[in-house]
Amino acid sequence: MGEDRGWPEGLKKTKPREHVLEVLEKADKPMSAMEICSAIEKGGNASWISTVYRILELFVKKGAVNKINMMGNEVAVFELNRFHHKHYAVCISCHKIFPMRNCPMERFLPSLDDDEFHVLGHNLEVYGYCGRCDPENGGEEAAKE
Amino acid sequence: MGEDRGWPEGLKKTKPREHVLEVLEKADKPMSAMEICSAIEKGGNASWISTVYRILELFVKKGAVNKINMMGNEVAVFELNRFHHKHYAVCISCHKIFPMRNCPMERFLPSLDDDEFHVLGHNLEVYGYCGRCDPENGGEEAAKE
DNA sequence: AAGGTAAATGAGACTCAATAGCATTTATAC
DNA sequence: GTATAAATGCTATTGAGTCTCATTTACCTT
Repeated sequence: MGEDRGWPEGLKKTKPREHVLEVLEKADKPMSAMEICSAIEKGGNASWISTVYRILELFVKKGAVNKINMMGNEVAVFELNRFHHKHYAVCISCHKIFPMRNCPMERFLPSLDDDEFHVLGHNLEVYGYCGRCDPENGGEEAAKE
Repeated sequence: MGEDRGWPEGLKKTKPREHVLEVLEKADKPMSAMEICSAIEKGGNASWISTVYRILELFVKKGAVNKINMMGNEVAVFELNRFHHKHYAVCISCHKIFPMRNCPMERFLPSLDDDEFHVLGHNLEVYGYCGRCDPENGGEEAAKE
């Protein structure tokens, strides 16, 4: 039936799943389940939070979506897996998320007490002040903190 | 009054705070608020979860304790800040936590779209299979997954 | 050492992200 | 088209973490 390029292998194609994927494809930043739900509704379609969670869980399991838990941000966010290895920096004042262009793990071998440990991957998050919030930068947003 | 070596600067010394600190000092791994609460009760003292949370929050703010949010582990864990920069590897099968001896960020400069971003710190977590759980190692624990 | 006071705690209610349950609907195989 | 296993709609529940407020406590002052 063509056109299902990008559809995760071996998954039934249902309306809610298509909606979630569509929203994530258009997203320019990781989104929470609630945000995804709202975006679908804003697009004129019904959406239920529990269904969104179920779909996201499935997509994550299939590797089509990445789940990200930024510290200080109590809710999990999700992004399409575009298969670029990627990390984010988060502003501790405004909580905005900035993608990083490089990764420190490229040429690094962790040293563990358990030397049998089989490393499969890593998560990294950098935190600090973004340009607008940096107090040393006169960032007015920083006053909130 | 001597003896308050290691007590966080400028904090009233109360029973509950002493208990929390004591538990964290003895801990050989990061602990959840609930685990800390149980440990105090096991020591024969009363302990309330809301108080433990309040104390931990305060200690974190004062820099005496680190809060760690490992992915896949839904609860936050806390450890005494021993002022060694440290990261952990977590087993995706048994969820045990292994301290890492080195850090990839030592000689690394993140490259961000916002080049005004002021980096203050980072969190890193490595995941994989520990020696006991590694399927390629005949790890029987891996069957659970 | 006693008293005053601001801060901390005890105890429980509450919030809200995330999950579980179950009746109904829907996608795909036949 | 029909069967049927899976997905969804929708509600209720869970559980980590927070909030509230009356009571208690640490510690400063005298």
